[in-house]
Amino acid sequence: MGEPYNPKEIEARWKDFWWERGFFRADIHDTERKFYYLNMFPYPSAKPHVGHGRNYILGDAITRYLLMRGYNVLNPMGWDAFGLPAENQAIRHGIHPRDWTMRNIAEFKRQFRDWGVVFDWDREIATCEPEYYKWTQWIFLKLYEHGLAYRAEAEVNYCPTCDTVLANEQAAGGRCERCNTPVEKKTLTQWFFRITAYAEELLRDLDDLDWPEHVKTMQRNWIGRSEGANVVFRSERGDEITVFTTRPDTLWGATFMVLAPEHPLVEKLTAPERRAEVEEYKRFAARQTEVERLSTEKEKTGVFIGAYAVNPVNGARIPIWIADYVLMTYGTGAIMAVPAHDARDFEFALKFGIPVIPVIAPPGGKAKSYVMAGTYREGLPGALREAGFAFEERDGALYVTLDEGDRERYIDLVRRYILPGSWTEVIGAGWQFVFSDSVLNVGSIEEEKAVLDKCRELEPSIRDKRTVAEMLWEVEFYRDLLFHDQRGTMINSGPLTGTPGDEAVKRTTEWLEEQGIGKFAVNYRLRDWLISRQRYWGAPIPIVYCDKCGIVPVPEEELPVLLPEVERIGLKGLAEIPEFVNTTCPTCGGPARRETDTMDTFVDSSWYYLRYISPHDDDKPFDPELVNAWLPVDLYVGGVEHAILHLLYSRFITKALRDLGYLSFGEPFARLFTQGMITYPAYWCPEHRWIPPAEVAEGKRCPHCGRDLEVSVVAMSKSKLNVVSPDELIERYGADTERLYTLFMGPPEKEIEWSEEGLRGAWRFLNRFWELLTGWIPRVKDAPAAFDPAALPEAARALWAKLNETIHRVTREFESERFGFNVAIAAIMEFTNALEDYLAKGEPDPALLRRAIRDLILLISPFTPFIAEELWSRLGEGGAVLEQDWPTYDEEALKLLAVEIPVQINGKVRARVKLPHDVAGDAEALKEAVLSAEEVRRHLAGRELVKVIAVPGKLVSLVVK
RNA sequence: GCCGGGGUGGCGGAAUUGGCAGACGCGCUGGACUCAGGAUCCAGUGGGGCAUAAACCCCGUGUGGGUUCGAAUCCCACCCCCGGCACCA
Repeated sequence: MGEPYNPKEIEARWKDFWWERGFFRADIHDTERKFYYLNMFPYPSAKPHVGHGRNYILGDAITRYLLMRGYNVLNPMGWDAFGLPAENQAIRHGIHPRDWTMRNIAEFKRQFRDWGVVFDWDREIATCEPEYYKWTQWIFLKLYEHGLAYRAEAEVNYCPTCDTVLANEQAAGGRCERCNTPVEKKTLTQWFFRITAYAEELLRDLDDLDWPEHVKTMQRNWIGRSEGANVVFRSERGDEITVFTTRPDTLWGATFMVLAPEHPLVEKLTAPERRAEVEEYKRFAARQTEVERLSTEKEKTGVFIGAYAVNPVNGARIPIWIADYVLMTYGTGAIMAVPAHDARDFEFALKFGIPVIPVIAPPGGKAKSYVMAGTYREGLPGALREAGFAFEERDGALYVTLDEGDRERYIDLVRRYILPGSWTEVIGAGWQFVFSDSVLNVGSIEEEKAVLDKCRELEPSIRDKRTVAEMLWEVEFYRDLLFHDQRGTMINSGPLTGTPGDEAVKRTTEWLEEQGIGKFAVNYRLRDWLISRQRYWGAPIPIVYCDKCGIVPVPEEELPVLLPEVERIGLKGLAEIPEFVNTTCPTCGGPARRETDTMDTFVDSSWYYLRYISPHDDDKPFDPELVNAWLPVDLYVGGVEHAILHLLYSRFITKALRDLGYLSFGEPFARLFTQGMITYPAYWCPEHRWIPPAEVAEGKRCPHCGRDLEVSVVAMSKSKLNVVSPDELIERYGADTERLYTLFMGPPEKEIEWSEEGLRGAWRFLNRFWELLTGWIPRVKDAPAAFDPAALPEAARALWAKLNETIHRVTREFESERFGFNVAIAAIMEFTNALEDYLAKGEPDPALLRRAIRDLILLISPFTPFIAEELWSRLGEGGAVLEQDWPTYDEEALKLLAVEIPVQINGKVRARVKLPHDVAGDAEALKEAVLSAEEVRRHLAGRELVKVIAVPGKLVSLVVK
């Protein structure tokens, strides 16, 4: 009865309407009802696909809702336009990166328009424009002025594929974030931002952010705060070697020291006879890629440098080693090694024959003793049994497990049975060796040696064993007790012996401070942000090197330092353009050279949200008053892949600018929502590489060679040829269908697979919706607006109640944490179904129907704005959808309806009773009504009613016997 | 290994946060229209029992236990999956 749905025609009509009518232009001076909504701006690479759409469609829906709620919404868009892909294109095809980028930007903008996704285009920015990067350079200068940008020689990550250095964050796991190539280490002089100065604040402020927990956790892990102590050891010659440890309570168990191979003292301390080997090892360590070095699978390596250190707590003389498992970049680049209580040190000590001294009692209070066959006199098993010890006897050997408290009693007993020339051990809180003539403890390096010597003397077969630990390791039974890294009571620890595990670290730290040999210390995993990039397509670092004046910042009034226009970009970027490099010194006017590195593109994107406030201001990066009024961003939406990089850098820049006096807030994004990616099958043929899904026939074979294809469902990407283009789909079904399906697919924070069938479901719904509404609108256009819900017939009252419930459910999703528009749309579908049923039953109430249609159009409008705008214009109320108030929910409406109350009998639903709202809402009346209902009485016949629980409006639960 | 998030039909997922499990959609099955349909429309669809049907009953939210009149939801133990980090002292 309605018209056929023709989205092409409808969408063409409204495509430019919303922007032209100015609904999306924020009034920047009105901050009373402001709402700053922000999508992460894209890197404009090639054409957008339906996966990109998810982000922007979600934002557009939220923005439209907020506008109808009367907010002054700022929802700007811009382009993260500097970057490697553009430059690589340029090098390969001779296109200027700007041209390539601009072409892609145009493509994105066209796509947004087709999608009906509107932004405040007056505020568009592109980071590659001089009017933008002038201020990126300005920020660099400000940081430099305040010591937050500095140049230093450091070991850095270098990606041979991208031909540039990378920040730690961009080389996580030893691989280039962009191309996955293993990074190499190089020692270079580069520019850094001192993000570590903000480590503590970056960590602490996370607590108050309304961000997803997993993102906060990732940042916490990345910052990696740990508390402990710095302890000063000395070499035998007196050189101070400071170590950082999180376990000062294990200090008495240090049996060696390890320095990072690059540690400056290595040179000085290495004994002449060890030098060749040490140099060799240093070369070996430097040669490894980060991936190799970080591999935990790898066996420990290292060399002794021929020098000894003195443990300040007990004067023990311990050897100094170098090993690549100690990193120069963390802590002090040197560690004390406590093999008894650190897994890495244990592995190292076992391999290199270094003693292990237990200094922390293992939790659990159990000890073990293995008594070898033939080492004891007859009668021991019986004596043990009689004394109540638990043990197993296998092939004449005894495996005793005892409580720590029984240690003394056990030793007294077993000692009487041990044959001269033999021994047994008690392994637990401390290791004790029980000989027939003595009991020896392994509580220090000397004691360890004494025990070992004695055992080796008594038992020739173990003369190859270098340490007690190595000897004990042979006994499978003991293995789980030789090493542990838990907290426990301190043992063998001089004055602190006996300190319980829960205060051990604190008490030891205090003691160290009293003794003046150590200090409480905090360390972070976070390292300074390396921002230099040896590339062309980025913002030039505004620095000049003068032989006379040294490092000279480019004066503010000379900004921007423009990228030179060149015919063709070479592999060496700016360094191979003499016109750029050669300049004059701003200070002395003499000849000078420009810095040829450009900044990491993450610098560009670390402040763009500030620039939207005054995007075209040529005098300052942002208006201080407005920026403080509009920020922090109220809602920031983007992919979780930026959880560390972009989001951490932005937080740092915001805090730095605040401390420099430019901002009054310290966090840029008050609330963050991360949406999941859209995935699609990608097909891989070992010979023909990626195969577009459209070419893959039944059976998943390669169309070229017939080979079986490898299928993986992954995020859409151009390189894997598994993108779904919005163009064809909009051509066929219209943008509203894509929008509706995109939001209906599932909860937006979750990753989800695109499905053509699912899309058609949205298409079917919109057809039905369109036909229903266009059929009825002409008949209700002139119906009265006002009506009395209470006076409606029952079916109409039910529809009225359902409408109000629907408004409530849709509104709730906009106001919720999760933006569950899948549920909101389901509610709209449900109501549409209910409306169809109602209309099928007979003559509708015209006023109610008009109201239902009206609200329905408004409710669906954020999701499918085209169809909504078209239907609205036909309803004849005038104005545009975005000028209407969002429908409100009437609590009273539901009360007009009879309520169906489920009745549980012994926990199972046995009946349903329909009752008027006021009866169901009153506990007493409800109880009475239910108990007198026919179907309930049937179930109660002949049984004793024990208890009645009546929950008003919900249910009644009966307990019977 | 550590941290974070999860396990609900064939699938994506709902369930007003302790109150009718499986909304809505996809898929599937049957039917209608049709030369045809991978288009559209209608009906059915958690598993099982009973079975002509209505009705009724049992089981069921990863597993085992607990709290409660009542548990997908709360507590305890365990299993599995996903994501992040991982020689950071």
